[in-house]
Amino acid sequence: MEKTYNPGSFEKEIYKNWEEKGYFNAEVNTEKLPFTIMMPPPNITGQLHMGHALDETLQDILTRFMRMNGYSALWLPGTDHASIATEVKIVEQLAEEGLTKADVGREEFLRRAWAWKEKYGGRIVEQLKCLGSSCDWSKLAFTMDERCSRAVREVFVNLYEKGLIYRGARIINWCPECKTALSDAEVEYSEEASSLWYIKYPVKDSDEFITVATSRPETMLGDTAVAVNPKDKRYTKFLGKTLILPLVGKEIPLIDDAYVETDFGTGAVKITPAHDPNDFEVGLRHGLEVINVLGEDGRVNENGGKYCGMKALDARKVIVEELERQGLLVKKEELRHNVGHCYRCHTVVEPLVSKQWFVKMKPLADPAIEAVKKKKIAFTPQRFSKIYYNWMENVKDWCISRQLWWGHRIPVFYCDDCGEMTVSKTDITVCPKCGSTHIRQDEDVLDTWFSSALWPFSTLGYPEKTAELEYFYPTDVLVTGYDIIFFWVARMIFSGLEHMKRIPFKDVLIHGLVRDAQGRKMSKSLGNGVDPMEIIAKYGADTLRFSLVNGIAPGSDLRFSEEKLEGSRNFMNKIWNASRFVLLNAQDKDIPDFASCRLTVADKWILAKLNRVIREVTINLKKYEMGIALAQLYDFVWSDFCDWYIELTKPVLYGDDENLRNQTLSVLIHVLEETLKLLHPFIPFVTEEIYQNIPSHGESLMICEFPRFNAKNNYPKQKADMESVMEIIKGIRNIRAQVGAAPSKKVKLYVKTQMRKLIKDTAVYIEKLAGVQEIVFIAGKEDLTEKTVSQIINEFELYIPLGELVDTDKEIARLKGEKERVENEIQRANAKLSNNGFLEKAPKELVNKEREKLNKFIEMRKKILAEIKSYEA
RNA sequence: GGAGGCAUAGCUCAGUCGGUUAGAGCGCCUGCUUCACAUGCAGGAGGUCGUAGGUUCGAGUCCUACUGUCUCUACCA
Repeated sequence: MEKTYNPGSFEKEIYKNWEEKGYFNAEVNTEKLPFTIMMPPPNITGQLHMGHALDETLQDILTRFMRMNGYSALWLPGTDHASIATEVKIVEQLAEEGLTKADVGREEFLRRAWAWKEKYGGRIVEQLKCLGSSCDWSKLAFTMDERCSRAVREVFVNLYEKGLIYRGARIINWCPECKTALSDAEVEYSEEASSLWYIKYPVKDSDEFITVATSRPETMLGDTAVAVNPKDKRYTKFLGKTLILPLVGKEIPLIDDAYVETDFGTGAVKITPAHDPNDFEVGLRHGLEVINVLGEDGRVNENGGKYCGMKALDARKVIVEELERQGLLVKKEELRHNVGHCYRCHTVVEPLVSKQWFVKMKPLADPAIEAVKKKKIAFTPQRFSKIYYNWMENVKDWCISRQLWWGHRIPVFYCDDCGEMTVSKTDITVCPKCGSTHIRQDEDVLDTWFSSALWPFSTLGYPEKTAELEYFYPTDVLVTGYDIIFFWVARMIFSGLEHMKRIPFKDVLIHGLVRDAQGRKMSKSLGNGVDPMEIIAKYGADTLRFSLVNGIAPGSDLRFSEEKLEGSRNFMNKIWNASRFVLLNAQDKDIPDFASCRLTVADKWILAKLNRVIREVTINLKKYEMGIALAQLYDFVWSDFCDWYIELTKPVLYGDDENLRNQTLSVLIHVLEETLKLLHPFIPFVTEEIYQNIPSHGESLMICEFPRFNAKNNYPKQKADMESVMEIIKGIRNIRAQVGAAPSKKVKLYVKTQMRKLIKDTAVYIEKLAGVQEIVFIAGKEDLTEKTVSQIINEFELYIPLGELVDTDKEIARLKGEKERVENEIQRANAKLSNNGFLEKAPKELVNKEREKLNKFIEMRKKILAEIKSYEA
């Protein structure tokens, strides 16, 4: 083994070996229980980013843990066709050649898209492998592969036949850049500076005006009413009157609707049903005409009269100028308001009325809410269920058609001759009604999330009742960030319930966002993103995984920094070197079976600590507390195993009792092996590499059984004894540091105690670890003639002759400090114990503990006081 | 407008069922090239747990209000 941890030299090799051995593949096996995780499919356009790295690492930890626990653990990977995102890429690619979609046509466009997918879609798969992901690549899925496409068609047709999918003209969000409809979830709002224009609308046959306030003057071309609140007295006298729409000259009614707020603007709102979702609703209530004035290219259309062809913003300028000329513009105010943007290209979206396909949500949402309310599905942390309810309870119908080419084409066919519309699972070429062959398939494709919603069962073969679907569905846990609860989690839940009649997963583990060192979101525009692949190249995958997981709490964001990486790397190096220590010492030795070893008090102590950490890690992993589990392992490895146990074994390993030495080596190897198993789900590469260096190792750590807690290994007596000895060692070190004794200076130690056997048994440890030359038992301080420094550790009184290093004044000051501390404790304990409420209501155990503590401190005070007296004498 | 999170050491954060003397990493100070590791070892300093009330024998932990801060959601034109 090399002297320092060097992940570059083994990670690739190890992964290749695991893959070749087929360890990742999960089979239907009735002897075993299934454990299933569906990987949230990354976009084929995407490169691995820190968010993925965290998400995948958490899934890998759970999968490896359950696999080692004997489950048939399936982690099913896949990629998403990412309709809009990919289409944008292909359009860009065409643009570079001076071409447009229209130039090449649908067929060629799709050919290019598939070619693009073949070329780049695998990139992220390779990156996932570098991270160590133990997913079953033999089941790699793609949202547009045959399996998934069949499921999409099945679901579409079923929903249509149940009346849950319909086609209609509704107001939708339109991205003028992507030239497609978007669902509500695909619009992102951000506050922007804008203006509020106050415009006079003349009242017909009078010289009065109603002034309306609007942030979008250009849409006035499509106004079909002005609305006021029915309770607004200012306008009561105008109700029922007709207004003249300026510039257009059209007559429009003044209506009343409770939606209008009296205290914003003028209390009068122009109603443009075609370009505002609220106005659309008002229009429906009042039977208003819907006039589209903005086209899908973001320009004013033929309904806009002379403004036709202008871009919306240009039209706004011209219209405002003209209103001003006509004296109809009252004023312009600054206004900050939220503007919707396309989540893919960030263009401002235009609400407009358009004929689209929708999923009726209410009947699907209700059971999906029930499933979470009845705890069939549990969110971790729980609070995210509130976010889920909030959305589900207010969800509107889902616009699923997109005016794109890359995606699942809507399985609806129109007959050009008789106009018949056929919704079909398979392509049709003949009209079932008139027999015509003039059949056209709907031009549009489905929202990407329509296919992702089916992911937990489409990947397992649905609609066929495959053995895999039967065995692995419902899945166990879905791991994802809170940013896609609406997009994806919610939709999988209602889809699973609707089509499988069963929940898609039992648990949803929500993790936070990976932020930069300053706590900012990593983003392309800020340029503060960190490429996981660069980190892997520099530090190794284990270090990256460790940095992302150590100490995190479910649902909370985490900061990612170079310092953290270095700390993690140092931990890898620590494990590496601890292992090197064990293995170098064990070389060419005749190591006895661990089971046959006679254990020392130090051995039992580390085994007890190991047993404890086994329990903690297991419990925490089952609670999805990966951060706590790993932090506990870190502490165990660094503090217990390295700082203490390895140091404790040194006098034995370098001593001359060969038998004892070999037994100790056996314990060291045992603890190391168990520790590697515990760590393996978190940092698979370095643990496997070390494991392969252990003599008589098994085939692979991946297929080892995860360590099990065993109450027999708690050794409470030896654990407490050893901890006392450790306290003694720390106490001596403390004194040495305080008086400034050189590390090379060996000291004599006088001990007064009832527990001489323990000290005798552990003398080698005290000598080696505290720089003690000789231990002498005394009956009392009066036996001492030398000048000493003392330390009271529980039932041990320690005296160290330090000659000229002893500064009596300093000693007295130190002891007085000790005295004060102990007296504070006595006071605290006394206060508690003289409180009747505490004595009566607190658990007996606690009261007893407090009493013991009090006695201990009183005892200590007595000794300290005696010490002080002896110095002052 | 609605909902939620967070506030603990200089910094970043843990703190599980309300119950030891409130912890870690980094940083800081002191000393160590001790035969696994200076990517290290030993010792140390550093806290009124945001503020004010309340519940309780007991509150960092539960409740209420407030302050600060972040996020989601809605879209009053």
